[in-house]
Amino acid sequence: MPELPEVETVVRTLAPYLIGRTILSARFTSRFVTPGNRAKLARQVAGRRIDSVARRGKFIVIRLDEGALAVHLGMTGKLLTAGVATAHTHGIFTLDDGVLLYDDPRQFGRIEWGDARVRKLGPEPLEIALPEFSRTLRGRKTHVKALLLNQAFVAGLGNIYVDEILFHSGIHPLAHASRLSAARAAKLHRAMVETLRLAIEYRGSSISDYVDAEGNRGDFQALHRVYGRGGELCTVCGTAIKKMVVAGRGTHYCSVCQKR
DNA sequence: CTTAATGTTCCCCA
DNA sequence: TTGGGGAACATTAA
Repeated sequence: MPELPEVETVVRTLAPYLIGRTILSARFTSRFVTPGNRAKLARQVAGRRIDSVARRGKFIVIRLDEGALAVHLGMTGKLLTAGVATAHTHGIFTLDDGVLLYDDPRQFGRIEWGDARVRKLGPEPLEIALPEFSRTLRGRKTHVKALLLNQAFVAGLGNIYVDEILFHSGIHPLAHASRLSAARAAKLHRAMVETLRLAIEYRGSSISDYVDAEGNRGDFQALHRVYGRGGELCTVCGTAIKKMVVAGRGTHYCSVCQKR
């Protein structure tokens, strides 16, 4: 569910609701979402005031008056400001005014104390400048799809947006990162920035279950050119969109518009 | 019944 | 040391 545009939308809907609130108590019920001592984590957050809510890569960083929480939504995680707990609710925060629920059927998401993992992320794709971006591309031996998915290279891209960005760049997912020309690297950088900005404007992609913190779906899926369109026709050249497995992920591309 | 799904990590091998 | 492939994690929907 959640790549950079979706997490950004969650943060924007969450921040006004959470900032200034105090967490009265919390309860965690999943040994996957909250590995380690869940009762201890609940004690750590109890009584803390929420100072800020921000996105870093695909993480939501909730800074408290003492310490911080890092939330990763995995594939099916949701942070909701309203609703009732279900069998898939694995985190319940009772606030001085309201409640915050963490729902996650597949439990690939994580709620962690501190920002240790956040500090290991690469630069933000909307902030990295072209020279640095090109330099990093040149130093890598892998194909572009795997590199763009690598959170230590740029933080926040996932399977949907990598496929869409590569389509808009005219670059084949298996193209070697180190062999891209300066012009193609610049095109990739521009497509990354433009695609992410537009997707944020459309409040993310709701493919199956993504919703923001208020339960609203995004609209960017209507603008997808390749992701989820295997077998359908390319909107530019009319060729059937192909689907293959790259870097262990379903990868959608146009074999005519995207060159290796 | 089988397959794939918006993610990450770990293990094995080259 | 780097990087690719595959499996694992848990659940649902097609």
